[in-house]
Amino acid sequence: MTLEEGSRRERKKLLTRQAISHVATDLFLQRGFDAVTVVEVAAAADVAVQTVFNHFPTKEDLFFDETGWWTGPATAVREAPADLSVIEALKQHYLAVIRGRLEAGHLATWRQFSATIEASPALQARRRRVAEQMEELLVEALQERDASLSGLTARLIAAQYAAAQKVLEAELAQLLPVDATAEQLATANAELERAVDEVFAVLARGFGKKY
Amino acid sequence: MTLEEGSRRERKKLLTRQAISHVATDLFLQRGFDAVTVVEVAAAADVAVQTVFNHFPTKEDLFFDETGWWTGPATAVREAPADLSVIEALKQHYLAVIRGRLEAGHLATWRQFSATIEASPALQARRRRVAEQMEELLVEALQERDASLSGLTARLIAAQYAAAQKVLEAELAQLLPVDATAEQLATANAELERAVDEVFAVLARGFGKKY
DNA sequence: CTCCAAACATGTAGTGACTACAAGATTGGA
DNA sequence: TCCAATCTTGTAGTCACTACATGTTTGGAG
Repeated sequence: MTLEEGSRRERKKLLTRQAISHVATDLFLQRGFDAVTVVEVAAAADVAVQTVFNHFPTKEDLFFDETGWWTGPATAVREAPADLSVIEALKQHYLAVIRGRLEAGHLATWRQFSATIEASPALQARRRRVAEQMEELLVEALQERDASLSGLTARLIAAQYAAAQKVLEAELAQLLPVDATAEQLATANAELERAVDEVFAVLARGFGKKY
Repeated sequence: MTLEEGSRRERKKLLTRQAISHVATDLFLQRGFDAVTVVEVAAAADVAVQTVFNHFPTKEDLFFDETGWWTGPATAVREAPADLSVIEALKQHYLAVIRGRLEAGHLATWRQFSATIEASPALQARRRRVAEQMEELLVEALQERDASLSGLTARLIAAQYAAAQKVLEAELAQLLPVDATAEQLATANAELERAVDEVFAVLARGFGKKY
């Protein structure tokens, strides 16, 4: 739903919801998730505390309110052409995601979000949960695409992709220091694509006898 | 530390700690983690609420108080003979763990613990965190065993093992219904070992061009 | 044996997320 | 115009957890 649709009541509701979310995100990024109380958020948004909980079941939901990125891999699999392997489709999807993230405007924002999560145990816990949901959605998509897939194999592919994503996120964070220059960014970009190749190659061909 | 070691003070401290943990575990298994309050635990153990928190930083720690199984994979890698591949060592370790779990006495207990976790969001969150710690320990062990291993590869192996373990746990839970007979247990055992073979084969050789 | 300081247990008072619930205020539609 | 659904609000409470002050036990020094 956007701000143009719906009845006046619905529009107003969406408006206060967005106001709360916006104000909350600002506060969290500025002062850290754990240092901001829900009472403060409510006061800053000029609503009652109850109103906050009417729109967001938990404090964490105030932070993870953006578009559901966790549906990405599942839809990528669903929309992939039939002749493309699932692993390859997932790889392409992941590459697209990080390329979007590395665009000039998005990088700083993403770093800020990332740092805020890293500083808060509660947000880290929530991120783990979201990753698990992403995995479950991926399992469904995989079985929908190929009904002959055993539950075990589907879950294994999904878990492997989740593992790959996690490792690559760590690599990404390491490759991109907070004060990265444009030139560092270029090399980081190249190195990251190499890392993506390496990781997805392991998914396709395994570790072999080496390890 | 055991009950025979240490000064009287240390023995007493350990005693109350164990009393609290024992009472708490009983209550959690009976009535579910979320339905039991810390106040109740303290009352049942006949100590002050503060005393509970003196011994256990969080309520979840009352449940996850057993011997740290999460160090298993790391020590398995550390103690594996040099000529055994890491993947194979981890596979053997996992097999040993589930064989121990399938032994007559342990199975029912494990199922009870498992069901209690499944029924509590808080415990599930904690399990995810513990799995992450296990992964981190495994990364260290891997790099200790082979200093030439890149951080990326080490993290990838650890994440892949964690993924395998997770998938196999799900399979195990599915293969062993609550009211499993002895005969079902035998077939489940066989099927499970097949699943373990399959999953670790993927780690070694990948998904190939099939997926 | 005495006595002190450290370690452990306890009680009180509070914070912060979250729920239940009852009672306004607004709005869509009959 | 007016009712009922919806949204918002305020109050009171629960529960995990912390800070802190006080009481109690214990190991060890003299």
